[in-house]
Amino acid sequence: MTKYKSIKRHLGSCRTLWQSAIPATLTDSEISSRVIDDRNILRRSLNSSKFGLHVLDLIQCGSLQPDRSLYNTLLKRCTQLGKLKEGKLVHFHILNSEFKDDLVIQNSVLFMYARCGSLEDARRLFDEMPCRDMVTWTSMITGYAQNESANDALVLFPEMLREGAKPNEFTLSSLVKCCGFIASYGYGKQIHACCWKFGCHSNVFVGSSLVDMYARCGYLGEARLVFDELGCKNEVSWNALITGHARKGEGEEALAMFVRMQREGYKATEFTYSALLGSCSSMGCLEQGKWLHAHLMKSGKKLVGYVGNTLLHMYAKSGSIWDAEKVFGKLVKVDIVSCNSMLIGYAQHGLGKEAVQHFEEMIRFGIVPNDITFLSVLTACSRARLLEEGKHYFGLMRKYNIEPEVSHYTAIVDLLGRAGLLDQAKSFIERMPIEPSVAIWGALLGACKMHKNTKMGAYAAQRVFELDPSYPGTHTLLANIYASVGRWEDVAKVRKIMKDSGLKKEPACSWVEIENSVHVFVANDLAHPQRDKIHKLWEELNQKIKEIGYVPDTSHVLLFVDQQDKELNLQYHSEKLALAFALLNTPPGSIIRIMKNIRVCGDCHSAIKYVSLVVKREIIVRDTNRFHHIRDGSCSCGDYWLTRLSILLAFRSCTAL
DNA sequence: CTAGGGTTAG
Repeated sequence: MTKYKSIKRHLGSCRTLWQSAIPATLTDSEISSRVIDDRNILRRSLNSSKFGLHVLDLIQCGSLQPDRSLYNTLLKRCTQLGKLKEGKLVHFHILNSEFKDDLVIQNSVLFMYARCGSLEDARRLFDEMPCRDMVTWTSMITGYAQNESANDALVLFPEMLREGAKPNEFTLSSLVKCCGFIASYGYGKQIHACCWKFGCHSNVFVGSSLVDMYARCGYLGEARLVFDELGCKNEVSWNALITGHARKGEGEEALAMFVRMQREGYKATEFTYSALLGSCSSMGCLEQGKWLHAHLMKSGKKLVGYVGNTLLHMYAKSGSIWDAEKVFGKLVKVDIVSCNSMLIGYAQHGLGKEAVQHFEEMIRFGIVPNDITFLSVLTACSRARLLEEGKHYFGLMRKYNIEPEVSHYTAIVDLLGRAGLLDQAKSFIERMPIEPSVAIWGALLGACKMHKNTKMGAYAAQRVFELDPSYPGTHTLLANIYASVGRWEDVAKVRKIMKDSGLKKEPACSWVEIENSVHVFVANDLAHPQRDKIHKLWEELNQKIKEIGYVPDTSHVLLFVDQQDKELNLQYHSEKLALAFALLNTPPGSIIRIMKNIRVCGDCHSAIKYVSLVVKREIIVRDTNRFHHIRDGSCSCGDYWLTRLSILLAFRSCTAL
């Protein structure tokens, strides 16, 4: 409550500041009282006011005959402000003036249309123009590039060359951007060659977009090469490279470049911080994120726009939801993204009440919720078993004219199912106006598992199985199931399907951040330097947790092995290795944070709960679904989760495989 | 008259 009040107050003072900062502009009457063709005054007025509508009025009523330069200024203003309607009006006037065949004016009109998002108008004009120069072509290409129509821009380029127009650095940087957008390394290299041919390769704009293009195509090495050869660099060039590394999950390289950037005298911008913080959130690097936060504050930057939101997201995604709240309170401007990030954070931490409160406050604050907002709040409600609230918000979607998508329906099935209303959940699925998805049946199955309803569970499991022909994990597991009952022909069939469709199973891994470096583990990791210590620790822990009640759950292992081997297999799941490593390398009493790229395994979850009792530590596990805050032997998730494995196990147990 | 880099769920 209070945080919103303080923001409102803050915004209030900003507004008055902003108003007083506007230079005095001419009013309509002031303009009329002056000599009408004092065009300098008009132009100044045009540039300093929000939009020179009064100037437009004067043209409309015929009391002003603009010259070429005033038309251009008007068009430029329309372009800058994205005023399509006004721009069209100006175009209309131009068509009735002596400048209708003026190439420069036509180019400005074309670009105005393109920049205002009306590519049809731009293209119509482009096609009708009797003669086109390089700027015409460039404006059209740029227009396509900025409106995400990369292919349209790229096909225009050969036509341009055929007509004998020579591209310049403006044309080429736009084209390079297009190649990056569609991540086409092939086209990218060809355009790169053109940059050399037309002597634009050393231009900063072209160079920066080349760096970005290669990075987007996944060729960081070539991006680096172009970057190093770039004689004239600026912040954007650095950011393109840093963002490239960050996007690819190469946080360490990104950070190294960040350090180098500053050593070489370039100032980090909001873009730089956003990219780095973004990579911290996906990796869950809280310590590095905090360091960047401090760095950001020291640089004197305000938490505006993207940076603020990425910082907030970093804390939420790294498991520090209360720090995220603090950042939220310090944002200069709260928008839908900040609110959604908070809601998603609450949902992932199972904080239903906080999510509901946050939702209500954002509505009061006047922020219009979108589909993500509703999905987040519904998820939060279902996880916290806030049945009535969840139903209420689902109904509220209609009022905001948001058509529920399959994900929203899934959340409701989950909500009803967790509350034990299995029949309601089932009939809800049957009454749904859209086709139920795998996730929907999965949610019902999860609920059946939770409330031990085997009959409906079998039904749901079959639906899941029918609808999920393409998921890589399904095939691997299915092959395992067939193998375990000796149906080798079926195994071969599944393997063939996998091979034909090029499906690959992503290896499961876990990681921890210790003293600014990330340590990654895969199951049965044999290569780690501390391997022996880790295994020894687990031997001890296993003994201790078994004494206080831990029973290894071997049902999750689908291999042809005897009981002892199964236990051995479980023991070295990646999250367990990461935990042992963290226990060995962190000070006593500190919170341990483990990240995992798939959902945490049921046996490991149980083992970690017992370990939290033995070692008296708080352990936070972030998997792809949510945060597990494990302390004193219990977990914030309330032991509810559903893995693909358990779906298939349910399926196997209820069919005669 | 024309150009390059960024956040949000499952």
